[in-house]
Amino acid sequence: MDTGTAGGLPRLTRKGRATRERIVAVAAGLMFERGVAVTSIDDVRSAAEVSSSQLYHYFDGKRELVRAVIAHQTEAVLAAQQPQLSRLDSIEGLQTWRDLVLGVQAGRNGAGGCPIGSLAAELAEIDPEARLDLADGLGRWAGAIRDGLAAMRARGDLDESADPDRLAMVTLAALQGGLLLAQVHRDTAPLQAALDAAIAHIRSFEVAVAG
Amino acid sequence: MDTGTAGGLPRLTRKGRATRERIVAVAAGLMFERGVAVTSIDDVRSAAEVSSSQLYHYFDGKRELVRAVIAHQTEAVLAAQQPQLSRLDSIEGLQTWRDLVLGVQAGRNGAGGCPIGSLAAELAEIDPEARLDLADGLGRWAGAIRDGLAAMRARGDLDESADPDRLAMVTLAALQGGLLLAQVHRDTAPLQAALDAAIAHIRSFEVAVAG
DNA sequence: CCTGTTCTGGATCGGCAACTCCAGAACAGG
DNA sequence: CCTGTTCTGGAGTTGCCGATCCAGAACAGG
Repeated sequence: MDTGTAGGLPRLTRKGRATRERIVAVAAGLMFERGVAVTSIDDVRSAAEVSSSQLYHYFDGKRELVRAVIAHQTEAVLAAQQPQLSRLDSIEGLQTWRDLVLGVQAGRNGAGGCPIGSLAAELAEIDPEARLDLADGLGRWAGAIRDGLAAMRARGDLDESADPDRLAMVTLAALQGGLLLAQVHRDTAPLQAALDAAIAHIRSFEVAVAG
Repeated sequence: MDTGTAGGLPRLTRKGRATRERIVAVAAGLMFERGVAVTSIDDVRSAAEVSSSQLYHYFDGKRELVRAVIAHQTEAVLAAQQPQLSRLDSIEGLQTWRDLVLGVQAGRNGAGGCPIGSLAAELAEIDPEARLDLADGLGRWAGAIRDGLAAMRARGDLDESADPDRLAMVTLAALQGGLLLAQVHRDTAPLQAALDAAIAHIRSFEVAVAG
């Protein structure tokens, strides 16, 4: 794992890494709850219990910090779903994943949206580099879904005409759109409907089981 | 149409209404391009070519202005899609609507997202009243879609088991999620995939035509 | 016209946000 | 231990942002 700054790594001490991690984690939390723009450096500073100079010791400025948060959230989301994502190669696996996502969101009463999607909506138009990072993160997410679907197809569970890349995009879009509607309505029903529809759509490519 | 402030309307002159409209329209444009938080009152002020006092003459503050922008964008989106939305009661109608949405987004090279959805993502967690306005706006949008689907079902084109409310939510979620992915990837392919999947899902409830 | 209201220009204020700076403490590696 | 680097505390600077204020122009309705 890298220290953060590409290439010219400034050699972090064990303690240094811990502090840096703490700052990023705290910043990620605040920015998820309230948004990037509304979260000031000073909010992060006091919540992480670090001094102003520490923040600027580890990050060139707010933009750098935000990019670190993007990386952090990407890893967090993928890590949290890894068990379920790696077993996405069956309809049951999809259902389990659906239940997981839905459960997390229900626990928040629908609030909060997607840790990556929210950042994407806020940053895509105003920070080109952040947009690329987010595109990459969402791409990895879609990739994980696609792998499962590709396995299903290779095994013969899905028809040849099923395009794993496309279906993964559709599923991720359903998730993101469902989360947004759930967030606005403070109700997980839209998310549930969207995910179930996505799975139903995948099932429409199922090959009739012989036996 | 109301002047904006609920109830105690402060009697706007013809010119006053024009100025107010101009401010809202300009603010809506800027906030769509860059986001609410990044758009300062002064940005709006200079872009709309009004003085600071005018802004505060028509709006109590930035929050009020934002809420006016939400109302403005809701009307704008519904008005722009009205012709197609009112003919959403057939598969062809859905296709036409899909083509419209996709065309608009392609014209922007995928950038920009949804005028309502972007606001929703940015404001849902930090402005409860704005969230309700946005829920209402998205609700009206979903309602328009549902009406078309309900008409299809009543006519017998869709199976009894098709739930228009649910399908409308699914379609709107697909649209929002597709727009977000399109925005991040600067590519309309995800939006196209999502919308086509939503329509395919609706078609799965189609009743076989006799003749 | 006259009169009260609405509309407009522009200066101004307080506060906060991002960022800088420097001196000293903690630390790693020899 | 010694030495150079990393890490930390906290005061300070600059600029912008939302909001206010007041005086005067434009206007509506009689």
